Amino acid sequence: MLTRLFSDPSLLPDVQKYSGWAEDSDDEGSHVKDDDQDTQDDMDSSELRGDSRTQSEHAGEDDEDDEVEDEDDGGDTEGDRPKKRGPKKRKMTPARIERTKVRRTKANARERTRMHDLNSALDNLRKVVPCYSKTQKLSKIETLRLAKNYIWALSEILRAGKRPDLVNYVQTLCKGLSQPTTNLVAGCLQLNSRNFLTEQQCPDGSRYGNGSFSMHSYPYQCARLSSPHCQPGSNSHPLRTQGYCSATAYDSLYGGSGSPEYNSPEYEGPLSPPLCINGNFSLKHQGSASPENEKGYHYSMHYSGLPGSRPTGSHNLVFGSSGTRSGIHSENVLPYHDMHLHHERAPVYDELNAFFHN
DNA sequence: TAGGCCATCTGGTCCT
DNA sequence: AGGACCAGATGGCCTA
Repeated sequence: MLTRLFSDPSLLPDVQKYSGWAEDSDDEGSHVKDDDQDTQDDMDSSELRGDSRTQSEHAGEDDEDDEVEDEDDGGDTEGDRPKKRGPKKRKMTPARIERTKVRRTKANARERTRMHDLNSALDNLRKVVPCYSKTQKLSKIETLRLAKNYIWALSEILRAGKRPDLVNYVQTLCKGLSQPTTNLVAGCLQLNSRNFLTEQQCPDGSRYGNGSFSMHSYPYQCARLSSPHCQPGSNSHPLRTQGYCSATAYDSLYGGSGSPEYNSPEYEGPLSPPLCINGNFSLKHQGSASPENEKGYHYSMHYSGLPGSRPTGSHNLVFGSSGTRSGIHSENVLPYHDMHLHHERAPVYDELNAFFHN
């Protein structure tokens, strides 16, 4: 048995980790659900009927695999000892043990795959929420919280239809996040968390912040600019011309000064679109040297009024590359893409578009 | 070292 | 019957 399991490389780590598993399973494998279920059904029905047949009689009706453990038969003959209730263990024949292990092994593999899929979906989510960092990954729970906050923040921007206040924006993003994540978000925005933490912790839970923040004093900076491709003055870079380096667009829009604080060594590589509230959503991708990937990750709402972000021939709210998602995992792209298509003609987008052209 | 986070195993439940 | 989903348990790794 173990020989068989060890021969499977994909199972090796688990087998090594749970070296005592085989023995345990042999002893307790009879608790496996479907094996017990049959016996449970038998016993439940007989007990409800007040069936006085002995367990050996039950066992005698079953096939070879349904034999009941001998130890369970002693209940009637051991004087005052209460009769054992509940499902009876079936004798674990070698064939049954083997089937149980195979079934469990397959279930474990499926579960691993399922969790890996879930994790990769979470990874994709990390790339589209604020403060994506390869070196400092958000935990799962923080990723979900931040994603929720981000959706809320964007909804508020759409609802208000006016220029978002950065402090409120960051506070909304950080609501309910841990201190380290809050610091991370603030760091991504080059904003000292002390500037808003006290307001964020206001117990009334309503809107935080006093709106005193000025984009001029704290120029919004997309941490993506830490990428050498996005350094100030690198407007010639194709990513910039296609609207990837959207912090500059934001600066232009909101009067950011484009200070030299662009360098943010702690966040390597391009960061996530949320920092780019000008609407340029460009999925972060690692090692995507291929042009196909560059095209594929370029779903953006291009606001042509933004200097340096106007893609050639683009028009308002046109989704990049005709919404192509080539080279992208369909897992996340589809809903993302569909969402954009779904809203493509929505009035709110016209409104937002007009807003960004003011 | 405690606590947080994570991967994995496991058994139960529900659904097809 | 088998797969998907879920939650609990467990142990490893990392960091303050």
